[in-house]
Amino acid sequence: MNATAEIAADERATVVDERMGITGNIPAVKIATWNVNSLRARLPRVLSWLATRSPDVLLLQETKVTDEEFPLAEIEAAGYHVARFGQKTYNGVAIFAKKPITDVVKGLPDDLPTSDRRVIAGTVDGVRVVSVYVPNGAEVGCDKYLYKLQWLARFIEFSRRELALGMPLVVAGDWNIAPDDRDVHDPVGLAGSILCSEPERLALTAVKALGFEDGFRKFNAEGGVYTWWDYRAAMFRRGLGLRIDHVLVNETAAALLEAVEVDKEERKGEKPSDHAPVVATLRQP
DNA sequence: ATGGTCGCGGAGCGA
Repeated sequence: MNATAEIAADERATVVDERMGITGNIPAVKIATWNVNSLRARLPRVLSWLATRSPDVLLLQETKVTDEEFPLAEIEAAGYHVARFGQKTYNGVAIFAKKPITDVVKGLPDDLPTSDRRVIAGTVDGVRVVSVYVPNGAEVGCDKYLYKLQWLARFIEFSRRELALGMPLVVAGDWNIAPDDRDVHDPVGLAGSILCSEPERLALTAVKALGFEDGFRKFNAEGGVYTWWDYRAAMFRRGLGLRIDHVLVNETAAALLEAVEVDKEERKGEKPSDHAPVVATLRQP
């Protein structure tokens, strides 16, 4: 950006501020998604991240904690409302928000009481948000892989219902799918393998076709930006990751979207999650 | 990626 563009943006901000009768910056909403790989193991880092980045909404995956064992007091003390849908040991999703969370929906329409807890939706300040943890699938062709594809087919019906609410909609989480070769450190070596296979990519495309856009790709065309790096084999240090955490936005939310960024710094240091947070910035609806 | 690590729960599974 050159100096002229910066001045122009400043002038626009001033005009809008005067019209709205406020001073300071144009109100923006930060909505983040983060697979924390156990909320209890990650609690110090999550609290620190909330304090420094101050997102309006954080959508979490792999909390790995029951609703009873959830560290509710710590999150509320940090200034956040909580909606949670967890289970023992595996999976688990949650929403943290500075403003109240209403109209909460847990799970998919045809889930059983014993189903994996992988989806939670809620409304925060006029924006509908969904935290989603898509099954990993383990290996192409195995039972877990078939379960992943079936689960994504069921997620279509859930997404239709959410879109039908007619609100700005952000569906974000760990999709366990790298949409195309730009999202893979070794597209040739990993071609057709788990997280990259064509049926998985087509399943994600089918969800998007309902009326979503990949928020990151709205602003960034380049490859080599990743959100997950395997703990094994020093993959992060070697820069070998995949972009599998995505912020999908419907048309209304896309019109408000200003940026989507990966907080790669959060993958560094002591006891990181294997996923980095992804942060979307929207104008206030 | 030859394999390599985490988290949970207390061995082996899931990622």
